[in-house]
Amino acid sequence: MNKSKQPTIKEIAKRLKISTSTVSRALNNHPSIGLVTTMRVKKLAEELNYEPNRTAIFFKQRKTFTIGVILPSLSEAFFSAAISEIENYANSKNYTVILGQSLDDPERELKIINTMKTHRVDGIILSSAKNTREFDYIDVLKNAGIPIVFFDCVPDIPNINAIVSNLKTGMLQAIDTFVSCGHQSIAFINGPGHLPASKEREGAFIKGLTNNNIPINRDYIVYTDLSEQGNEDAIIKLVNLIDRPSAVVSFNDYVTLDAMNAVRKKGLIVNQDIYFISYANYPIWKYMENPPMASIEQLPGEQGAKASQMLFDLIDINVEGDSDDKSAIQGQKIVLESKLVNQHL
Amino acid sequence: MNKSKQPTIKEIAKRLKISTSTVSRALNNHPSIGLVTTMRVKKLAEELNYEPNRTAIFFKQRKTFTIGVILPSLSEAFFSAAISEIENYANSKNYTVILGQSLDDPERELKIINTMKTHRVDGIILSSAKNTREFDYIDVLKNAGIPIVFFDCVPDIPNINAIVSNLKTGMLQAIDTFVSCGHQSIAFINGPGHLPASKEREGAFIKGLTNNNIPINRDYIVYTDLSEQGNEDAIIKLVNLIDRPSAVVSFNDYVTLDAMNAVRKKGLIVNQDIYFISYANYPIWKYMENPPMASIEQLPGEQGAKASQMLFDLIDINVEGDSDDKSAIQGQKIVLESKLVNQHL
DNA sequence: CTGTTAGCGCCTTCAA
DNA sequence: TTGAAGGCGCTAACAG
Repeated sequence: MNKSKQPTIKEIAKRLKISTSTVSRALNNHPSIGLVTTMRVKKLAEELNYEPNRTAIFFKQRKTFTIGVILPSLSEAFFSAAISEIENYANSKNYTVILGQSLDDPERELKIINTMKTHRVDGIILSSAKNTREFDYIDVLKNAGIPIVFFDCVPDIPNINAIVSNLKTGMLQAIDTFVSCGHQSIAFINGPGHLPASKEREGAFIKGLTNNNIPINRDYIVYTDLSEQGNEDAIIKLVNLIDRPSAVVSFNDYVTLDAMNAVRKKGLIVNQDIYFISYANYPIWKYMENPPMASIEQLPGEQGAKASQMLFDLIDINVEGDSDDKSAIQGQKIVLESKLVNQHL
Repeated sequence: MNKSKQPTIKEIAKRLKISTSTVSRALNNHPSIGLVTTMRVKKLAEELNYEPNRTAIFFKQRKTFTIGVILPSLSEAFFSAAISEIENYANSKNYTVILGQSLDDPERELKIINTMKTHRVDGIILSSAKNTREFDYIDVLKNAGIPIVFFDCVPDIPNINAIVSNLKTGMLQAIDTFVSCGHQSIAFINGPGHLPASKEREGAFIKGLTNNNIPINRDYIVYTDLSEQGNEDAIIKLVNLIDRPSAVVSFNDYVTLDAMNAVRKKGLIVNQDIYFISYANYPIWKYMENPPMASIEQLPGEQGAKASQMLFDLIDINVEGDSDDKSAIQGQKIVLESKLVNQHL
């Protein structure tokens, strides 16, 4: 009933009239301890319901067996899928995950990073807020010896560890799909221009059109800040063009959702007057009466798993090689392919 | 560059030729320390980039300033909303949140609880897996001095701390709404019979019909195990009845999604041949061309906030009153109202 | 106002 | 194969 009666190694030692070091060693299966003593210790530990005090171990080992994961938002399906895999991986290594939502606010993001730093996490996985521009924390963390792995939204900075998805393949497939369905006026709602992910998408978009001998029409490329209003404004701009496009690739499925709503309000019919393809392959599509023609799967689960794997490699190196051979793995980037998934239209 | 050079309180003491306790006190703004020394200490700490070693503090204080949150799934909008608020609340108290997804698997749930226990979290907020039947861990945690607050899915056990939502009000409103739109054959897709939440809903359903002088038709109450298949089977059973109901209340929005898909496959038209109302007020409805007529808002954010508040009250009591006055607050239940939200049909 | 001392629970040399 | 002793970084009596 009383919480203070948690048995310790000392208690066991006293009862068994042996030293604490012997108990410690027995509990950790140290080879130099006699089988009998080991058994006796373990038996009593069992009876007493002994559990090692992790906080003491953390302290002693200078490790917390905890990793931090910072994401813009848990409610986006992409991120909840990613974190599930991260959690799985971490648990399999007997690590715990602590969580932070930046809500795409750079200040909040920084605050979370600092909290995690003071909590001495052993490593961090981060999908940056969309409009973070300052990345000084990277050096701070490096100095603190905390490895960090980026994924999804990765800053354009040399020598960082990251998992990124190849946005190009998906875009090219999207355009080919549109073209093969007879579309020639294809537009693109891109995200904020400063994001590497936006640049990559835009390059691929242009490439895709060129591949299909479609001239580039600058009016067909619009931008959104990813807010609901921004998304609506973007699609409205396209819809109001004299030569309204018949097909739209958009930055991601959330943009598409808002765009579809706006389009309907204008009296147009989705999948008849105008067609969509976007990134993320949002699971809700299967419940929509008029989903996009296709969606580009970005494999959040795999990204999460790979990111975890990379992070644990870095953590292990940190522990073993106390030297600088950690630089060996520093600045690694893994690229995952994206691929188009057709919806059942 | 080297991680081992983290300055400690000792280092500061040595440089300033004062004792470590003075440094410690100065850093913690202890009133009995001279202003000058305090300033000198703080200045040097700043210069040295000193940061307290939390693991040492955790160890010393026998607290981790960490709470555990266990949820069936992060991808459900209800839970991601709840956890956002929990996180906010915890952060405002300088606590960190560690996270676990049970995926509605009782074994996994138990494993997470144990991990959190060995990690010595200061408290736990738990929305139980739908089919957990063993609650022995409640006593285990109590013995370990770890308070626990349930929310959303709360076991039917006396003397537990919980936040629950009043499912009755919402159900009565739902039925009144249906009736006032002319519906007389109203059916109900309930969740697993063993859940308290199912019993409460069913009681209210019957009450609602009675209030409106509608006779109870047992065929109009069906059950699902909440799997996609179960959801489909349930609605199909209703749709195949000779006197097919024109209105359906369902356990939650996810059930409704599957039901709508199944109904459409049968050639029926939602919001014309058959109408829906369900629990949860899933944010995606605003993007659907045919959302349910209404949805019962369960205020996940508020539930999360209240749960956090209750948990921190328990934690504080644990710390201050080392005696049993914790029983004073033991077994508290807070009920939040649910209310119907009409969709823009 | 400040220093001394002791100890949280565990692990790990070093010595026997 | 075992014990004794020391220390991780910090806080908190108890003394001055």
